[in-house]
Order: sequence, then structure tokens, then C-alpha cells
Amino acid sequence: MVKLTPIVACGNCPIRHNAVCAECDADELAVLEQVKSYKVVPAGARLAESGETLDHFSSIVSGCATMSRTLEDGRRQTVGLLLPSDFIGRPGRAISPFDVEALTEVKLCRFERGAFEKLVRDTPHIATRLLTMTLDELDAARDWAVVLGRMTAREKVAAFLVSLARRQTGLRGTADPERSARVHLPLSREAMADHLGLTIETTSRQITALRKDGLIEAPTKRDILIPDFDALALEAAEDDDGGPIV
Amino acid sequence: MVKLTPIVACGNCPIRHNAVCAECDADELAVLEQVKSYKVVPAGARLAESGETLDHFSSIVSGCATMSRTLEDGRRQTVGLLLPSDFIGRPGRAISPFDVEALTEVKLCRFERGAFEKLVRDTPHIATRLLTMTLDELDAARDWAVVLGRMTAREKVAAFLVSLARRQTGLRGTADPERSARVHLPLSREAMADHLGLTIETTSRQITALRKDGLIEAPTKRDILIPDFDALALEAAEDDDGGPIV
DNA sequence: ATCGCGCATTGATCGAGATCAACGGGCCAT
DNA sequence: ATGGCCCGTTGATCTCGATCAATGCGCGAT
Repeated sequence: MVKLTPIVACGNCPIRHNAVCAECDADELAVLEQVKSYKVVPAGARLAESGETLDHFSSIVSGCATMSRTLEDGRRQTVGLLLPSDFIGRPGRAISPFDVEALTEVKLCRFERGAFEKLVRDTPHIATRLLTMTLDELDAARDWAVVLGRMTAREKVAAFLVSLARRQTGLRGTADPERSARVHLPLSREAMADHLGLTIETTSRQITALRKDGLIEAPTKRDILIPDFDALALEAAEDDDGGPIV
Repeated sequence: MVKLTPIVACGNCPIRHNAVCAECDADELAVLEQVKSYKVVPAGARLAESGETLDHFSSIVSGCATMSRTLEDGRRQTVGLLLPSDFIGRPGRAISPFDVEALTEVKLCRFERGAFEKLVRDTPHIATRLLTMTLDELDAARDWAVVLGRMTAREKVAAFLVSLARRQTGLRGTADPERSARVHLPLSREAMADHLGLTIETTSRQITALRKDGLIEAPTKRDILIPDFDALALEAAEDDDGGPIV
């Protein structure tokens, strides 16, 4: 089931400067190269299951995955959208508290559990980078709590599109002169709804409403055009200009 | 305004084994003791303001505070409840993304920003402890996202009481033979509502409902008795037994 | 004692989003 | 081509929690 994938040199890796290895120097990368392995998983595959042991840590090299929890009665909430350079797994704990599943085909750069924990201990540049990334994710999770707890359906959808646009394009608020953006949705309507704490129907209706109001265009169901980024951000009840400082 | 407080030796500190200093040895504590200072702030005080610079990091020694964001139109969402041993501030960033305010009188053990960042760099035991704590908070934030996004008002209130009981008593699921618990609420109904993504009225009604159903007793508005802990946990739509693995 | 104030509770009504249901279009298999 | 299936959209109705409003109650100030 594991696709054969040539090992890419860390120096040529697309996530070299954003992943957990971002702060490593040449010597440290050499060590990583000895222990890393690649794995490609198809869309829909389960990368981790809540309550099950995770024997590898991974960075997402390409593709998109979600981290979610499903309650016994079927209600599901996505707690994180994983994009390239995001890290899967928690040093110090073997059991995943969430389900992780691939939305698209995902390429992973993996490290065996024990080996990576040793790396964290011995390589300050990895430990500090991991701390920074974890702090960023914590801020993002808290920002999202505001969306889940206090925003209307329309604001939730707008906030999601804005945050996805920022992550995909690196667009950072008012600094950018080009105020339009194109977003590709790697999620189905159902996955969006699970992330937003809404139903599929409400999500769909809000997309339609934003489209009718001219705030977005939808050339394809999976592609969104944002003609005026600031206007959409305003719709997402953003207090400050420029969004989260991540 | 700063109350005069005698410096307690780290060895006698009530949060010695849970705070950011938990993994430090005697030598490291000696360094901490040279740079730490205490501050006591009254209930209602603002410890940090969203967008403002934080010049100190702090551990909460006693008391209770909230971390929250308020939208322009007044909607507020609490993103974290801070109890003794919790850490305030983020190494590597001066500006607080959230408001932090004291719910009760709070005693803080503080470190000047630059000094602490140097400590994190030079003291592996602090860096690793900080990473562990941040990972724990991240898990907790994600667990809370499930509550905010998918739970009913009744489940939200039950989940909150259960999680507060766990944090206050160290009660850990089925392992404990004593299945009843007493919780003191350091929050007003308004603060609870802001944490749960509800209104004051709905929060109050759900407490009344749980009381009428015999799941809780309320000797005082600020004290909750849980006669059967498991029964309340069940009400909180807990899938597994024992709650979050934190 | 009495007033006033802040907090909590309770009641009545409203509305945003969930639920139930029908339909349409793209895509694959035959 | 045709049928079946998955996904998304749209419509009709219901319901849970928000909103509007009144009352209760503990407590400190005078």
C-alpha cells in the first residue's frame, strides 16, 4: 500500500523553510535525511485514529488533511486543517487524541517515533522550531474558538475563506496591493461544515448568499474567487486589520 | 498599585511541580529565584490587552483568570480559563493576541520578557516543560472546539462542570473510587456564558435543568455539587471514558 | 430599615440554523 | 446512451437558543 517515492534531498524540499526542520543547519539536515522516509497516501485514507497508537511523526509535504473528532451519535467537529509543512503527532505521547484523514492525496515526510523524540532532545533547532509551531497552532486554535463560539453562519464561511486564502497565498492583510485572491477548496461541503460547526445545507446556502452579494465568485464548486479581499474580511467580523498575527 | 509580596522560595511554591519550572533542578531554580518577582492583582483587573505589549511572562500562583477576545460589536468569547500553574505570555512575541483578566484576586510569579526568553534558550528543562505545557493547551483548545462547535447548551454546561471538576480535584475518570465531587465556580454566569458560547440566560436555564434532573446540586450560586460524576460526564456526550488525555 | 445596584433566575416571543425532503448535475460503469 | 451514485443546491418546516422583559435576591451605603 506504501507508494514507492524517491527521497528528496532536504535542501530541495518544498517545505524546507516552514516545516519542523526550518531552523536546521546543513549538519542537522544530514541527520534528518538518514532517518526520514516518505509515504504517499490516497485521498480519503485514515492517517491516524483517535485512541490508536501513532508510530510515526510526519510533516505534510503536499496535499491536505483534517484532524477531527466524531462523537458516538455521529456529530463530527474538525479541529484542524493540515496543509503542507504542518506537523502530525505529539512528542511525548503515542496515542492520537483525534482522527486524521487525507482530503487529497497526501505526501508525508515521516520519522519513526523514538528516533524523532531523540532528535527533539538532542537538536535544539528542532525543539525550538517545534515550540514555535505549537504556539502558532495554539493561537490559531484559539482564534478558531472565537469563530465557532460567537460567529454567525455567514461570518463563519467568510472567516474560513479568508483564512484559507491567507494560508494558500501568504496574503497578509493590508500590506498587499493586490486585493483579490483565488482560493482552491481542498474540502467538500461536508468537510467545510464539519470545520465550521454547521450543516452542509447551511454552508451551501451561505456560499450562495456571499456569491449573490458579489463578495465571492465560484467558477467551480471547488474554486472561489475573492474580488475584494478586504470586503470579505470585513464580512468575517475581523476587528483589527490583517487578521491573526501568525 | 503593586501589592508588596514576600518572595516565596521556589522549593515551597504551591505550583512548583506543575508550572513551567516543574522540571528544573535546584541549580536552575536558584537562577529563577534571582529573576522572578511577584505581583498580586485584584479581581477584575486586566492583566493583558489584545494588541498591547506584554513586558512580563507570568505563571499563575493562585486565583483564576480568563483569556478572551471581544469583537467590535461586543460579542465576547473566552478561549482559555487560566488556573494555578498556567502560563501567560508567548516567548517570541511581545503582543498579546487576547485579553487576559483576573476573575478573582490573582497572584503572579513574573519574569521580565528578555530575561525569560534567555532562560528558555539556555535552560533545556524550561524549554521542554514549556513545549509540553503548550502541547497540552493545544489539545485542550481542540477538545474545547468540539464543545463549541457541536454540543447542545446542556452538553456545554455539563462539559464545563466536568472539566472544571477534573482540573480542580485532579479527578481522572473511572480510576477514582469516590464518584462525587464539589466544584467551586470562580466565574460569574456571564463569564461562563462567554466561555461556552452561550447567553447568560441559556446558561442559567441549563444549570437549573441539570439541578432539577438531580445531576448537580447548587448549595450556593458559586458552588456545585456533583453527586454522580460519571452521570454528569455522560451528559457531556463524552465518547470515551475518562475524558481528555491531558 | 430602606434604597439602590449588580447578578441570577424565570417567562414570553422571535429567529437563525437544523432538519426533512426534493431535485439537479457530473461522472463512472455497463 | 442509460442507469446509478455522489455531491451540492434549494425549498419547507421545526426547534433550540437568542432576545426582550420582568422579577427576585443578596449586599453595601446611607
